[in-house]
Amino acid sequence: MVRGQRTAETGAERGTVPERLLGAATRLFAEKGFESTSVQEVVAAAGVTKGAMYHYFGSKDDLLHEIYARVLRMQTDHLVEISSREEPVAERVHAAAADVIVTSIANLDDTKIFFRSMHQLAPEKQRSVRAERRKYHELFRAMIGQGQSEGVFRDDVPAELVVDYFFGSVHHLGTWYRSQGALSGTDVGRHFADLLLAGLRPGV
Amino acid sequence: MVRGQRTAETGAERGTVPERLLGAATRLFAEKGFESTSVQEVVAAAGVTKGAMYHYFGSKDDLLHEIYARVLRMQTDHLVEISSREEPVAERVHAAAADVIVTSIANLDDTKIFFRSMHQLAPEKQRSVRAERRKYHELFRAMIGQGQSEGVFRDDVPAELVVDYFFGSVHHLGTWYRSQGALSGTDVGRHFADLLLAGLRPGV
Amino acid sequence: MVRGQRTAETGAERGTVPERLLGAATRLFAEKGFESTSVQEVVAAAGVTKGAMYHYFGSKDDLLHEIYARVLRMQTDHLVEISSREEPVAERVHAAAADVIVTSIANLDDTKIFFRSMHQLAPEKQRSVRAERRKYHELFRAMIGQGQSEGVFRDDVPAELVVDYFFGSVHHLGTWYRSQGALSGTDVGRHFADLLLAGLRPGV
Amino acid sequence: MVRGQRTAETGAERGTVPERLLGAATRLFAEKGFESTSVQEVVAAAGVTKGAMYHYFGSKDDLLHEIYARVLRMQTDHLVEISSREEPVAERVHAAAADVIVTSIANLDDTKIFFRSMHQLAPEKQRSVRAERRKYHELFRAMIGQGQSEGVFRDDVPAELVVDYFFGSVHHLGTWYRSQGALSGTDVGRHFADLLLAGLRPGV
DNA sequence: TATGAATGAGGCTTCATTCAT
DNA sequence: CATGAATGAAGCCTCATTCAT
Repeated sequence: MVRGQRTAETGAERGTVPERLLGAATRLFAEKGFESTSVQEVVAAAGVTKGAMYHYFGSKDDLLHEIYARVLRMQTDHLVEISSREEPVAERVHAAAADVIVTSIANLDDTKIFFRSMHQLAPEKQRSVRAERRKYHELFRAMIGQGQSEGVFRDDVPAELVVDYFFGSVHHLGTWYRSQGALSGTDVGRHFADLLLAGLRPGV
Repeated sequence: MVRGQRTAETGAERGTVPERLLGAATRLFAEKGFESTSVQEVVAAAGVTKGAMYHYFGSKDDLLHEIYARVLRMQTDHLVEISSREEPVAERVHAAAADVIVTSIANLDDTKIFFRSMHQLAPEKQRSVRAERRKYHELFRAMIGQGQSEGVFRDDVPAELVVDYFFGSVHHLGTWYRSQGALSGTDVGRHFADLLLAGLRPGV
Repeated sequence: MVRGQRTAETGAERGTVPERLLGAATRLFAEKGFESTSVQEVVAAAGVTKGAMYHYFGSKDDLLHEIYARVLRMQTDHLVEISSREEPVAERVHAAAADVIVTSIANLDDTKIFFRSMHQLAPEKQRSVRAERRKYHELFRAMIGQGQSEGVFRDDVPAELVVDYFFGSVHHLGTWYRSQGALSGTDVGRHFADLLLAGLRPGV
Repeated sequence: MVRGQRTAETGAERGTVPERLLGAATRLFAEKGFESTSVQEVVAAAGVTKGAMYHYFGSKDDLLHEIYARVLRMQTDHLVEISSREEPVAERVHAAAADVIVTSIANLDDTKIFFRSMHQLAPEKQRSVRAERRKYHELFRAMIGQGQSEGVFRDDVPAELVVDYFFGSVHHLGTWYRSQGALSGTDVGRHFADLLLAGLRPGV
């Protein structure tokens, strides 16, 4: 009955209980979808009991929310740093676009879950995630807008729409990207950022 | 207890039973997700009994599969027609890109369901949908490839990746597009096709 | 797997499914209390599956509510009949008081449940039961009031309070009455009605 | 992390830990019922941790038992004092009847719990409470019996039954009495004692 | 064709209690 | 004395599907 927090009885026993739970949940939600993964499966994969899970997370929903918060935090931090660099706006947009692709691929499970299961969140948690996401979106849009004001980017397409256009490719990564494929995350990031920037060059 | 198939007892009673079921299912799956919608809710919304549903569809899964088949059929038909036009490849790609956006917006519920719930389909049905989808994808990729061979498009980005890049924006439409917004489906289609084509112009 | 609705595989298999469920629930709720009786125990005692129970009753709460409705209906019917008789008010009050005791003893399980578990009902159902109960209460109070107006009953005690006073003994029956005891329901009814009526005689 | 037993960090922090626990439990059990109140809620309301509760009380059941013991002790003390007064038996019965009403109203939460949740107690504790209750009951019955022997009370109703009759009104108080109402505990006590005594006057 | 009662497995969550610290 | 993480059993309920009529 001894169950230390760091023993390695099964392969899953690494880190603290909440960490193990989040890890297992991320893997399973990405693999089978949130609704098709039972709490039982999550706790089994984490090598923990159901009671322990409900000690740390209020609900299955909470687990999902926590996964979202983690990704959002990281990506927003990156964007804040990039957008405040002392560089021409085109370079910052290119860096930001490449970064969101690279980090999304590095955390592909989170990305899959993010776009596939957000609508399953309880309304109030959904609102909080959306608000956080909007902040990210807004920072990106502002850079596009600046480029348009400076005449570096074409301005016949609303900046808002450019963001929706580009974030589709982020959204989509989970559908097609395979880590065993020929392209690394950095490759994809560079190509996609190139396609975006080229698309934004002022017209013929 | 007599209940004709075409009477109009409730607002939901339009069309044949299978049509009503597909309509109700589409609306509900888009609104609440496939897993969170019960068969009971679907048949109630369609003004039909459970027995009737199982008479026409083998399972809940079948309903989802049928919805997919419907969209895929339509979009593939469009693409076949466009790609076989006697026009410069750049124009055909532009038309195809705009068309997939326009039809996806016109059938936004189907689009939401398509990208959000495909992983819930039974494996064998999932394979059949993917195969069909690959055909569409392939047709599109071939046009890009042709443009690259002709020197009309840049060729430093794999054609395959261009398709993955662009189809992200289709995927994403269900997340942000609102029919009450300022932009019509045609507007968005044109803008997105423009951004794609500009992105494909051979390098500086 | 054959399970007819009227076969007698176990002792519990008599009557329709809802009847069997209500019967089992009444017995168990009275014996162990509502909160301490599991749905599993109820369906097992009724010889039915959980699914069947939820086909007929929306929740465990509903089962309780249905039991209440049954008793209330019966007792209100009785009171309506008695209070409309062409008899002196004192006789009608005596008859009503004796009747509520007799019927409460005849349905002692319902009586126990009624007073012990009503507060466990969902608020809205609780309101509906209380409203129904108030009607009964009101009819009784009106008879007391009439007796006071006619000078047949003392009027130094509010009629309302007399009802609260007397219904305590009904409430209490489930706590002490045992059917194996010396007194029949009719005996108790007569004695209690006598005590009430004597208590109401105009003062010394 | 230092948390003194008598500091006033929250409103709930009054008295010793066991007192606070009993106070919180009484309030909550009366409000929501014993089974519907979790130990977690009790300790939270008392501003104490679970470990602390299990330090002072062996179980949740113990808490309930302690509440019972408290009321019983007080009411028995009162009755012993009253029944041993040097007064005519009718006056003593009147005083005892009024007193049990007054003290039950003064401790309405305990009264509610007493009659509503006793059946949830573990069997052996239930027996101990019942035995104590029987003593009270017996003292009261003896006074009635004495009055009947002396010819002061009617004797066509068993003394035992008179007690069951009257204690119903005590039982019932928790159901209808509201402290904001027009009647004080003393008012109700007087009225109920009057009704009882009048009911006991020797027959016409 | 269509009904709707019934199944039975499984889902999420709660909770009293224990125990190492 | 006191903590609070963890247990494990049990609770209520949902649901896709079947089948006798």
